[in-house]
Amino acid sequence: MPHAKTKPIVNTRIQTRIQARNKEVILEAALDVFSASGFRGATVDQIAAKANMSKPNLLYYFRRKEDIYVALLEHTLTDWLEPLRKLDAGGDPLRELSHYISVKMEMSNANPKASRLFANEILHGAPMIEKYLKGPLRQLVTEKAAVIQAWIAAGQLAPVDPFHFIFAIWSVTQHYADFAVQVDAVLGRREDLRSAQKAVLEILLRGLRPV
Amino acid sequence: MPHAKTKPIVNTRIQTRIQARNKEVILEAALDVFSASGFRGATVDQIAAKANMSKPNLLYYFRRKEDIYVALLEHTLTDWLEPLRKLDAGGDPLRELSHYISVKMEMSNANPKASRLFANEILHGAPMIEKYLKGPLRQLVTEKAAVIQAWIAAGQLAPVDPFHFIFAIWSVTQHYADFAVQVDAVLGRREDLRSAQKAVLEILLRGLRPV
DNA sequence: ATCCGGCTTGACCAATCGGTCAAGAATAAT
DNA sequence: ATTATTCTTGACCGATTGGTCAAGCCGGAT
Repeated sequence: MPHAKTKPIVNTRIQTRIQARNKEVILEAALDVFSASGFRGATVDQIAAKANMSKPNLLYYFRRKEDIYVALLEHTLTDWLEPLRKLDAGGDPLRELSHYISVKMEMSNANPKASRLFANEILHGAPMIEKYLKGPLRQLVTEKAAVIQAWIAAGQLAPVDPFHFIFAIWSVTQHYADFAVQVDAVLGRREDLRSAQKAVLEILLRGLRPV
Repeated sequence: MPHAKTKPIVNTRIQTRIQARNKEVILEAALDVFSASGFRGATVDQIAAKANMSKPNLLYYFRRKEDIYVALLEHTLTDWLEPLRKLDAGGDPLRELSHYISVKMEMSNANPKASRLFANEILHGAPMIEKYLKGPLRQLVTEKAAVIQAWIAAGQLAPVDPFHFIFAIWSVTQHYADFAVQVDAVLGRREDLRSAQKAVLEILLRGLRPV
């Protein structure tokens, strides 16, 4: 008996160059398809086609459709929160928040597909990443909410609920990626990053100057 | 030849009581299923089961899955914008906006499924309601943006881009329905309407008082 | 050059899905 | 009561889907 199964990819060896490259190609194609159609709406064939690959070949790298989806979410999630991590308690409050909001706007604008992928997952109850939300995400937000609260206590910022303020930042910034179709339809043109960024900064920050 | 087809529901007669009732039941069940799984994720069998009905019977009232979905969207869309229509140019700006935001928060809270249904449709490019967005929606928003702009011109409101301000209201209020899982996960508890409402009003309106 | 592991794929399968059909059950009109 | 119309459903169908399998390919180490 030469070998029992034809799926040795689970081996403990280091990734081949081909593996690294193909996994990358697959994830890129999958982001396209998943963000456009959601998890159930996307088909493995579509992803394989977009990756210039046969379906069995794709399933050689990711055993199940779900594996691609989860890998994509995790891959995205980590660096998605990086800007929030950088919120510096020692910096100037309005400058720090302004910077965070700007960066978030730029990220949503640069990678709307990832934003939509994430939004879709949450919208459907976040079955795949519930643990992440209740763990690392909650941890980080709680920490940064404390930073904002400290700024308020020090009189450097007008009093706002820090948690809800963070939610407001997330919702408004992601809105331009997730609801782009609606924004463009209402405005009658493609929205440009600059003016949206300026407007959002004004709306969210104008009320925060301490009395 | 007794009869050619068994689908006479297209007739021009007035709706039967049974038709009215069953269509209602179907739409209610469909809202559950579509909002939870999206259009492609939902199956006709699921909807039929939740409506206590056989699949062929359901398809007797709505010929195609898509018909239920569209009916649901249209039915929801119209009264969804009612609060914005009521924004009164003659009223006190801050009171009017405050009222609008409060009502939107309450609607999202009372009917999160409809909110998610809509969000999902937009997220996937709004294939079914593109016309509506570019037509009636754009019309209404343009009109109300002019109202806000007039308030600003009269010095009753601090200068803000009215379109982006409306987007901000939509995104923040809907966030509590569409991203409820994330909100709850981060807060570590079910969010209550009252405190969210209060926080949102402060965040969105504090900066609007005229100088 | 050969050999061995990783790489690739055509053909296939069982399950699920949207939708059809024909025939019977319930209801309303006369 | 009879008839015509509406309502309901079990059985079924073709298409699509996620995933499998066995066999061949290819490249790099020796």
